[in-house]
Amino acid sequence: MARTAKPDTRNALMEAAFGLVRRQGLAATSVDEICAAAGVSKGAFFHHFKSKDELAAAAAYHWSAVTEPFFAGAPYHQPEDPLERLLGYIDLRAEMMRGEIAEFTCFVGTMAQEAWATSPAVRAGAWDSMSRHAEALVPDIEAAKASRGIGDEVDAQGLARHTVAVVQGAFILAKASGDPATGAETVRHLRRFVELLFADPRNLKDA
Amino acid sequence: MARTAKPDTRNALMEAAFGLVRRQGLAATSVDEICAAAGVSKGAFFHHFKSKDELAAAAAYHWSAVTEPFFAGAPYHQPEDPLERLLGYIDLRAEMMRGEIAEFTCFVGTMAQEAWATSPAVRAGAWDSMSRHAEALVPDIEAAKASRGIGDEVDAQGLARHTVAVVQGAFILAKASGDPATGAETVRHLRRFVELLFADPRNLKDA
DNA sequence: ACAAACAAACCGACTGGTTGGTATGCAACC
DNA sequence: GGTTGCATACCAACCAGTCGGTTTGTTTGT
Repeated sequence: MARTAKPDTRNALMEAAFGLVRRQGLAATSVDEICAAAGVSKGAFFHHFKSKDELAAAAAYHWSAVTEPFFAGAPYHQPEDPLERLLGYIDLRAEMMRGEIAEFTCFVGTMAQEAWATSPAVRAGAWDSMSRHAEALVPDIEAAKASRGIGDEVDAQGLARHTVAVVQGAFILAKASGDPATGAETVRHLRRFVELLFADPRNLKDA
Repeated sequence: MARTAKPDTRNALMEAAFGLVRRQGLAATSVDEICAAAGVSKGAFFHHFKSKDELAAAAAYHWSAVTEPFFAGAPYHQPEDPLERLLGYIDLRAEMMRGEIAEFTCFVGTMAQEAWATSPAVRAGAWDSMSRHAEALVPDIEAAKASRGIGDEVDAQGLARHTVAVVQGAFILAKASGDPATGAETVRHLRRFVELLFADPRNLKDA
């Protein structure tokens, strides 16, 4: 038991940061606030993290560790048709956009927006989380291409990254408009794009 | 000459904020920094703005005032075919994504991400700027629908907002990946979506 | 034509509170 | 008995915002 000691406090700090940063942003969230939300002292914070920046970077990876099981266990994986699975993922993203904005928006996307230039570690952690999330879509996209006889006209990785980008853009519209529905609407446009892409005969292999 | 006195200092402060906020975010940018960048004193700042928050909100509207003429004067308006104009706009957005990230990303998008919950005035200003920008695309989309015989399957305002969302999402991917090309790639996916949307016979009026 | 009166633009030192980070101490547990 | 996990007290730097005073420009009275 070397590394599996008692990550309770450490995780509590990172997860407290999730909520606060999604609501206020990274710079506007103080270490004291994070400690209070996690119910621990400042000494504990700096025992586990060298700096606020290091907490933010570590939390980016922890964000992946929390969200990956959620998406991996979601029911959209059940259909046999890979295209239906992909569309199921997109529908899930749209459905998630309701209720409190701070509860469905992206922790790493928020941090990337603020800290991309000032904190290389945070930027790297955020990009790791986003590109990993995109990569998880690639197998279904490849399988959907194969099942529909689609050729190189459709790039699986590019489409996966576009999907992530649309979701991030949807979050910004939801925040700016103050209405989650504005975000959901843009995700439904993405669904239509994917439908069209896989239905268009010009994308077939033998074209 | 009542109101046309000398908005030099005021504009200098707002435009200094453009650069600093795009690089560091709003909360991480101090009033002193903005003053230094604008070459004016702190006294001047608080003479023109009651608070940092008020500057941010005013700058959101000023952002529209600066970007609107730029897009209004861009050459993508020249083609007679409205669909070509729309695609020309999208191509321009993709082409703009090169060089320094802080120089092509969106001031109001960055602020909306941080301040949507903490500053109603900034949120409102950012949304005004974004929705106004989207609205400017609507006439071309409507005209393109008419010229292609497209019916209610395509909602002009929804597509315009989706376009804005994709651009915002592209900025986030560019920032997170550290590579402007990642952003440009996602905008090219948007182009393809628009092409497919207007080429699909299922969207015709008489369907 | 000139100056007194007024107001808007601006300066920079100052303040009270907050910030990220440190130093020290202590209790539990291998 | 020393390392790990955490708490408290503390600090220098920095923050947004204030305030008394100066400069500059415009209006008005004569």
